[in-house]
Amino acid sequence: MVTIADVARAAGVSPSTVSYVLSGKRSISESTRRRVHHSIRKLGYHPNAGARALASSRSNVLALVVPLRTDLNVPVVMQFVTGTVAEARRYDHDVLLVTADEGADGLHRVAASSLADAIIVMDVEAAEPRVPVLTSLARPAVLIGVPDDPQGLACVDLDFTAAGAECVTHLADLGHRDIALIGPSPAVYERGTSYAGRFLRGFQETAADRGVDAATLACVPSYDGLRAVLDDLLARPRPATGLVVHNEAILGPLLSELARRGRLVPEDISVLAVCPPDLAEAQSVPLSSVDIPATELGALAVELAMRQLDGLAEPEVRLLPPRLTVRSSTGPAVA
Amino acid sequence: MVTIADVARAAGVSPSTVSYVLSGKRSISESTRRRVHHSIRKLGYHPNAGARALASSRSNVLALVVPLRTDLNVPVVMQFVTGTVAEARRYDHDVLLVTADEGADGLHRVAASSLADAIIVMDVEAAEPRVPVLTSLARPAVLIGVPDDPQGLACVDLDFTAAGAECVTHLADLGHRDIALIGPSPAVYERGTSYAGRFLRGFQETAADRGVDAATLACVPSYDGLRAVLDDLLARPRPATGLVVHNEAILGPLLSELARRGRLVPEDISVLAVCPPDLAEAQSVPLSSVDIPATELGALAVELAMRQLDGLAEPEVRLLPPRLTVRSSTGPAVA
DNA sequence: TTGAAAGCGGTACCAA
DNA sequence: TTGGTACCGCTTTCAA
Repeated sequence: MVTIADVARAAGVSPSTVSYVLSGKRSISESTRRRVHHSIRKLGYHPNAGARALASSRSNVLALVVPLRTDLNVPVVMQFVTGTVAEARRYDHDVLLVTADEGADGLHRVAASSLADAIIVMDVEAAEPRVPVLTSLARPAVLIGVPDDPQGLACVDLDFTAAGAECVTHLADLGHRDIALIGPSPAVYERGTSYAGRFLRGFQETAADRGVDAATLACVPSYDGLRAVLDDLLARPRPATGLVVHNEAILGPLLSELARRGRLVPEDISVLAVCPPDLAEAQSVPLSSVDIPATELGALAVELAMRQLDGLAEPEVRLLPPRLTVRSSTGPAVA
Repeated sequence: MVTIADVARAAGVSPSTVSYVLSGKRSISESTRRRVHHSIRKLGYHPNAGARALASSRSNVLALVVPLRTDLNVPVVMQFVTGTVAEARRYDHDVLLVTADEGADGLHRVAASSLADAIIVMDVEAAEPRVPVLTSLARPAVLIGVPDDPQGLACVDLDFTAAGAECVTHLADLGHRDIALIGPSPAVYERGTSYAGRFLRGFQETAADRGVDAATLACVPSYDGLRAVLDDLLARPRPATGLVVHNEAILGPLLSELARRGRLVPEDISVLAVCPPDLAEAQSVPLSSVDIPATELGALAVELAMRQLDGLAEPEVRLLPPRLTVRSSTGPAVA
């Protein structure tokens, strides 16, 4: 293994000089810098991560806690992950994967062993049990999602309340007087998942404001679950003419089931999705949608973590404004 | 921070004794062990990962290289990941996420810096360009997938050749004389993805053996792509009565499109999928399928990596035999 | 069965 | 602008 001493010897300087060339923490003459860099390349030197972590008390690793739940939309989770990894690399950091099933122990482990410098947590609940653990850790933490009481932790998320409102506004503006929200799985609501509740609230409050009749149903992400919801919805005295779907997994089934029942989208019924844009575009009818900017949120989480590590900023709650893209699935309400 | 010296002092022993209690590398009297463990718990001691890695030249971290391609089935990728992480934890290791877009540099980085002890690589191509890099790394590597020339690297995968054969056998045994393979995206074939070609080969060879007429088509994972494939397939003089689908993303659309065209499954046409069981069960018609044991393969990859790290075993190619589960989507061919 | 101490490969302080 | 070196916390050899 090539060490910093090897490089120093080859370049005719001291190890500390090599270290400073690499870190840029003190000024180096141009000629020295060149000689050192040359030796580094020639020898194929890579600083030993463990030694560096030990000496600097910085591992340059971010821990990312990912959920394993099957009722979450996996592609969206993966987008968070890739957004996080890509941005971490831009800051010369790596990402360590911790699964949520390790619970508080996992957080303690990576923090106390100095495996990771900061922790990013996904799938946050309203009454998030990991908040007290994270605050006790003496390491920066960033939540992707907003608990009811963040206790000073940094949070990033889509402004789901505003997103719910925007969905209602869009349909109401198109003249829909009867709308419905097809939400995530009941399990998601039951465990108080942060985004589900906020979206629901924005949806309901705005519906009330606009005087729109709004049904709300959770939906098990399966054909049977969907059929039950549709049976319920369409049998009502004044069935909804506009559907807001906050459940990525049933978008495809919903469209085929509507087709099967002879309902044209958007002529007979409008469908507005909350999902990543690529998913909205891939459906049989390109769906109008409010974007879930998962990649961007992952990157933003890294940014907030880095700021805290650099001591440049206090933790903050950062909500991204929703963006609604009109495609082919929403239109005026039929008279 | 609590160090091993603090624990040693509290327990009235030397640091080396604490270390040996933890590693189990030499025998310790029961009373000493108890005192040490007690102090560890009382002080909340967690060994510093960097120091440990430096002294032992073992980071207890596995690097996992994940693909970012959108033409792969993301849930399956995620199952590999979770299988890997879970098994790694059982060996007291953590998993560092490296994205494939870093290419060979990423591999060098994690290996040369001793960030990771071993590397697991997903999304392997037949002419896998990372094979020479990995062999040059002087660290164990495990491929999830089998390149044409593994050059002595360890590989784990489903036996896709046998899987292709088994699919044909199942349909032929049911009396189908005209079958078709709806495969992955053309892009997957074009880049020579290892599993796609092997499955195709097993499919075609067995069809020839059984004297079955077998069409094979790649399918862009979208509604349009699927419609094009179905148009082609169903317009043929002797349309297939049995479909083998090696493309998770279009299973849902396929079933709804078949329904739209008035074809009953399995009465008019049999559908046999290659996918994880949960996906097969979640369709509108529970699909007969050959399992993709992604979680198991992830775990197996870890196991092979650990064996190599312990010097217990040479790299090997390990292919899991396919398992076909008959559900409701395959039946006898109509006369 | 246990202890003392020499590293592991960097970082950053103190000098020059 | 650069060099010397103590030290980060743990592992492991050598000795007892």
